[in-house]
Amino acid sequence: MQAKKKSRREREKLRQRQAMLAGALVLFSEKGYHNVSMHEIAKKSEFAIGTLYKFFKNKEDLYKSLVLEQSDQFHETLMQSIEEGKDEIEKLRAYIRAKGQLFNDNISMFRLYFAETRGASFNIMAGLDSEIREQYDMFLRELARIFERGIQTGRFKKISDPYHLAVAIESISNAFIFICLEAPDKYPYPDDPDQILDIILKGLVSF
Amino acid sequence: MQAKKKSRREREKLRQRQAMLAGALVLFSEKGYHNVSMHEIAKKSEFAIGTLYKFFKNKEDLYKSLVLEQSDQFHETLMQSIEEGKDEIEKLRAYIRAKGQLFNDNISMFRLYFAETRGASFNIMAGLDSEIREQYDMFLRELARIFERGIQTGRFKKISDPYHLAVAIESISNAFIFICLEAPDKYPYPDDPDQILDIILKGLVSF
DNA sequence: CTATTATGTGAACGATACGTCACATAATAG
DNA sequence: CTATTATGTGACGTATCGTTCACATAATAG
Repeated sequence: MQAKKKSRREREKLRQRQAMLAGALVLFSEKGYHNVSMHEIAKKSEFAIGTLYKFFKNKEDLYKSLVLEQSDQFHETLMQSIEEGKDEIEKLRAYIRAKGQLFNDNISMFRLYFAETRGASFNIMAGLDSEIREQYDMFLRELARIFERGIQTGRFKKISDPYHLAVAIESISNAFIFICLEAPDKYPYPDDPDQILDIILKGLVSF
Repeated sequence: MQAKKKSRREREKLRQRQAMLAGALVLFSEKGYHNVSMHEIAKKSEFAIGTLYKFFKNKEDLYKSLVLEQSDQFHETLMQSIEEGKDEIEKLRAYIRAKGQLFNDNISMFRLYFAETRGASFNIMAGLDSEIREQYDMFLRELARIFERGIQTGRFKKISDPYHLAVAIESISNAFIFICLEAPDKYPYPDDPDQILDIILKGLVSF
């Protein structure tokens, strides 16, 4: 890394850029892309409009930068989490825990992340969408590999295609976050990851 | 019902209204609320702008009407489906099948439905959001009741809170639709509902 | 066939918001 | 301290879009 190699000026620039993106993140996650104007972002981050346009060539560029950078960070954290546990179940637990932690730490980011990975951003910017979806799918395949290994080692029963299992656990944990977003008191994101995992891990039917 | 009681004029009006909403549905589901102009909707449905405004007091009203009516229809179909099966598992199967059918029949509607039930519509129109969410939650509670009954009768093991199980099965089937939307050839929505149900019904862990 | 009412039309208006650019201000160099 | 360069500013141009309304057209009644 060359973090220290940057001049004072360059560090200052980066700080400003971060401030702009931070302001934009709050606004976008609260109101959505189309309900936020560049003037608003400028005001929120305490810069003049012109200055915003010195850093980002237009609104779309700003938005893309924001979403991509946040998404990268998000993706990296989750990828690290599934390398932690020593066996398959521990990996899944670490993943569920990391996701909950991430959620608590940065709700704004989560809203945006969902808005981009799940539909509803339509083809506002198809290019960005595909980049993020690819990253998302890469993670899903990584999750699938955990299930695959578990099945190979005989730890798991082969109740379904590993990729489908990955999709399932991803969507279930997302769903827990959703219902938590709406009623945190009634449905908090569980501390114990097994509360989520058991839905898949334990069979429901009696015999 | 008073379907036949309507005059020719009234039926014609309804037809026109349907045409407007149909055009709007296609556009909104393809491009999202903010990327569709009233002029576009007018052109697509072959009416003059002014005529649109004779039927809907503004863009938001048109959108709300569309989403609410589509959502009602969607909700009703799913509610009916879970009354079909005679036991709990049959009910779940009927639900998964009905959802797949609905998905195939009307993809535009599904995109909109997701956009509204899942986050990311932000507070574009908070009022609409809450109406649909309530309906959505009502359905979830109905699903939960199936699990509850299954647990009471001893057919199901109590591996998790019934509501959580409902959320889980809902989100898993949604996820199957999502991945199918992106790659229908690679991941088609399964004909056999058990391919989805088994993820929850059969336990994954070997012992 | 004429009068009256209902329905349909699209040019025009006002508001909003993106993006520019001529200028102001601050930093740096000589 | 002055000159030069780099950075920051925000009023303004331009375009789009939601919405209106005066008018045209068609339907209905007398």
